[in-house]
Amino acid sequence: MQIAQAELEVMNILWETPTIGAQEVYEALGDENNWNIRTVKTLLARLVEKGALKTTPEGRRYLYAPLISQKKYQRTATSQFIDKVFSGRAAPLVAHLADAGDLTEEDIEDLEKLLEKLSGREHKK
Amino acid sequence: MQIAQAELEVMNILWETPTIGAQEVYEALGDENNWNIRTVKTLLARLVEKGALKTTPEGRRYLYAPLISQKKYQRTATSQFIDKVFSGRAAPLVAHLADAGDLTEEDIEDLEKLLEKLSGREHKK
DNA sequence: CGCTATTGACCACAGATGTAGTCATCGAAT
DNA sequence: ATTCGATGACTACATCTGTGGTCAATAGCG
Repeated sequence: MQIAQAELEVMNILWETPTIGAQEVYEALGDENNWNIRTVKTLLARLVEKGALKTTPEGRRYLYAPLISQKKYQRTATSQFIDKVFSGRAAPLVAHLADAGDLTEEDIEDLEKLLEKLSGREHKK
Repeated sequence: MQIAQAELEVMNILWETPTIGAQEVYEALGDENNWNIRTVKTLLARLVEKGALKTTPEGRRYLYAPLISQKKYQRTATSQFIDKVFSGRAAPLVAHLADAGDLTEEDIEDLEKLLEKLSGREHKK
């Protein structure tokens, strides 16, 4: 069950602020894509169809909320991405990040902390 | 100019072994997808159309070779992926990799070296 | 109470994608 | 020469995606 590009942007809104109506999602999307409200509704409908969102009736409308967690999605999306683009090897990806200058100073600090933790504990297997 | 999923698998073959014919690509793909040779040819044709591959006539057939480098592709693909899935922040991605156990000890060492280098030089803006 | 704005349900439609089929041709094997 | 198999050119077709329109019901405004 793939989540398309445009659908993902909707999911991102709902992961951040679950259980809101179509109108709120529309507003939260802002000018970024400048979608018509109907486009947003179509995306919401498709996501419900795909089982990525659930609806709760509230008065005359629906409230939408994710059925799959962002973490879980990120996990599988990352796995697939690495498989397809980096032949399953994670390290080159990271090297790439550095090369591309995609790491901000903040990222680097975060990574340093992360590595401390990683080095600190026994590496599994 | 997006490269679709299936097309990417073809590109991967050609990045590894450039300048081969459709038949060789077909064989290199192996049983993975179990595509018909015509499917492979269609993908090759689309990639040529998209400007991702070029052809050189060789006798009665074409040899195919990448026009864009794997590195360059990985770079843009990674950027886009991080933007879409991790809201543009690279660090959480790495944290994710670590969490998922996708990083080997060797990867972690590489990362440490990498970070040393990064901390050592001035971070660009 | 009638009009308007909103909402979900359903429909539309072009372009991308996955997955091949048809056809004419040409070069090799008989 | 005849046949056969591989090749590129073109065609097909169901889905998925991006993007939005139509319509009927309805809730709230005036």
